[in-house]
Amino acid sequence: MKIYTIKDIARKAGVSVTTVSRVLNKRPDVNPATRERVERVMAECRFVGNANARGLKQPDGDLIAIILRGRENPFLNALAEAMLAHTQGLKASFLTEFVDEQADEFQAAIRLSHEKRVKGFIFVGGRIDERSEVLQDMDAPMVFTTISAENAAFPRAASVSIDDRAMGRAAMQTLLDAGHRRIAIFGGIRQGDDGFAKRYAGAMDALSAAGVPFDESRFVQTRFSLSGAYESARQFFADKADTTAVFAMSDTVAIGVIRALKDIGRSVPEDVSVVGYDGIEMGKFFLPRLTTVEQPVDDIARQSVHVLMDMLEGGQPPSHIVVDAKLVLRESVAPCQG
Amino acid sequence: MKIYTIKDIARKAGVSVTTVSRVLNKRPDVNPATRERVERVMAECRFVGNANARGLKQPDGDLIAIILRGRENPFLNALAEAMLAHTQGLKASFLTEFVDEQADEFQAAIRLSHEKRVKGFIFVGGRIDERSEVLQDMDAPMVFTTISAENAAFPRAASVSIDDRAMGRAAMQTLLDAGHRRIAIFGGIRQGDDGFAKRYAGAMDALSAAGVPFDESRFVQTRFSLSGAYESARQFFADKADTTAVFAMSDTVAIGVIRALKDIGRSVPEDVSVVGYDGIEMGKFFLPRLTTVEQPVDDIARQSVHVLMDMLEGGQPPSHIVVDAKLVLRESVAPCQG
DNA sequence: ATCGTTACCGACAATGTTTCCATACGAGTT
DNA sequence: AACTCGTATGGAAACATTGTCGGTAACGAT
Repeated sequence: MKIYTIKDIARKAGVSVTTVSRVLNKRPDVNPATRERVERVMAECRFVGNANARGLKQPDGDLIAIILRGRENPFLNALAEAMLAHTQGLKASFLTEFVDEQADEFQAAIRLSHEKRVKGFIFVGGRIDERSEVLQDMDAPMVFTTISAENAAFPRAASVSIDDRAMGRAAMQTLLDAGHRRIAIFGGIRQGDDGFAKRYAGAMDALSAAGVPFDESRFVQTRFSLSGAYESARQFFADKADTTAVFAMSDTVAIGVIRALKDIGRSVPEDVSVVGYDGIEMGKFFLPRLTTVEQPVDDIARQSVHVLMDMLEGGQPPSHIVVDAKLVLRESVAPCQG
Repeated sequence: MKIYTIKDIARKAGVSVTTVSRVLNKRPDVNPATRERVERVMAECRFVGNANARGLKQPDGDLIAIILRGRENPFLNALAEAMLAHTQGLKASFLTEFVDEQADEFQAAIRLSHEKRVKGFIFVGGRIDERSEVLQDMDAPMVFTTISAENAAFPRAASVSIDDRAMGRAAMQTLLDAGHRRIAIFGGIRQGDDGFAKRYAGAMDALSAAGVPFDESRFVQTRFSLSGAYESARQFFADKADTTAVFAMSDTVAIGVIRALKDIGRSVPEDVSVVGYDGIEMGKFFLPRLTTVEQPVDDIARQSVHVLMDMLEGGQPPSHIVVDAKLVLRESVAPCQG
């Protein structure tokens, strides 16, 4: 199948490439008859413009990258998809880029800003590394999600997230309300991710408000995958078998933990209660259904793209935007038996 | 942050752009001292070439697109990721493109072949529409996965899949072996997807070999999502409550069905047995663990990219490649009680 | 001293598109 | 008749890079 260029179309229609470009970009200054003729030829040839050549000249619409950390994470994927849904009709174009869990997303950003002249970034599930010199002199606007940039003081950065501290407190509170006292926390401390740190702090708030001391050895740092959580849980419960509840900082981790619990003969929620975080779809289908902190995926997505578009048009970035989340009670938490 | 071009680098290093291009492409004919100097300047400026300009001139390496149907499907995602893992060191570059469930992936392919001069395609989870005229005169090589192109007779198309008929038979056989007779099949008949049709045919093979007649009303056509399967199952079991086993044509569907079963007070596998298909990771963590047909993701991926690379180099396409799959027995199937 | 070879490097064309500037032409104004 | 003006069109430069071709210098061989 022949690939036609704008030049071929021009020749076939008996006009100049300039004119073809004009009808392609729906400019007004072309004779209706000519326009119609050119359009017919384009349709016949199934003409589609070359994106590389167009990108070279960088047209009006800016290019924005959504950078996704990890390809498998269902929550982050849902977030990215929701963002794409909010980009319709905007005068920018979007691309999504995946980076490995352990890769440096800023390297990716810097590469994209050169390679494809990307003008703005949305990081989903990213970190903020304030010492990163590449980040320091990156002048493209950036939006971070699920973490907060309020203390980062980059020139053109904003962030959108739920109030992780409050929701961490709420998650822990439901376990306390159910009478649990020996509670484990499965999370991760990731450099540059204050989301996890805030969830942890919130959990501590609830604990100390209730006068329940936290046994540091019940904090488990785990990989954020089904298998990682499973292994961590097997190991943890071999040691701390008297734990009656778990606050898992992601639903994926919660599921891995529940599977492990089941494998050592404990049932959920009868023997051990579990509360998750994120609100992925699978949580509604798992057995038991997950009690979890549900992130408002659509709100986060909408705010993120709007804030970024604002910044692109020169608007002052609001350093941090908080959206409302809610804790949804399902089946994985029950009153403490022990 | 300034975006440097090859021209800036040339000026700073006191050489011509040609020379810079040469060191960029690691060509041998440049003086080591010059090379070192240019490389230093590039490092200082954090220079990264413009992908658009490079794409315009289209260098030796061809561009290949992996077209993924749906963004959420864990099996297809795993397949795509495995493919990417097998592209390392190949002299082609790859991009992955998502298309909506209900969109036409060939439209996307045709667009990519124009827009980005994509030279080859791998469709993961796609269909084959033989009447598609765009497909007919597409001369770029294509590889289809999870379906078979053996009857399609396109000039440069190949396919890689497991033996769906045999595995459909095996899945049904395990249910028959467990003593089940009133068995439902949850699947989809999709135009151009002979994978589902073959699974169905295989199931029929097993049934008729065992002398068990199939009640057509126990074939349920469902959306391939958790919620779609859930709704279909609720509806189906309200009517056909005496069904003791389900063959679900994907693990996602199996999970939706199990959730529905549980909600109407039936347990799995005690009351109803379920066998899934695909072998997604969640199947190993779900309660109960899924008995399923495990697709050899890595084999399919490897074969797909190798076959495509062969075709790109002018090799004759093997019309269809079959890779071995196995049925893994876990917890969701038990002997029939009724 | 001249030739051929090799290593290294630069000028230039080409890629497909958009944009800026120029041109042609008819209508309306002085 | 000489102008401006607006509409419709084309020519050519520009975007950043690669590949082709030719050129220069150095060097050993004749």
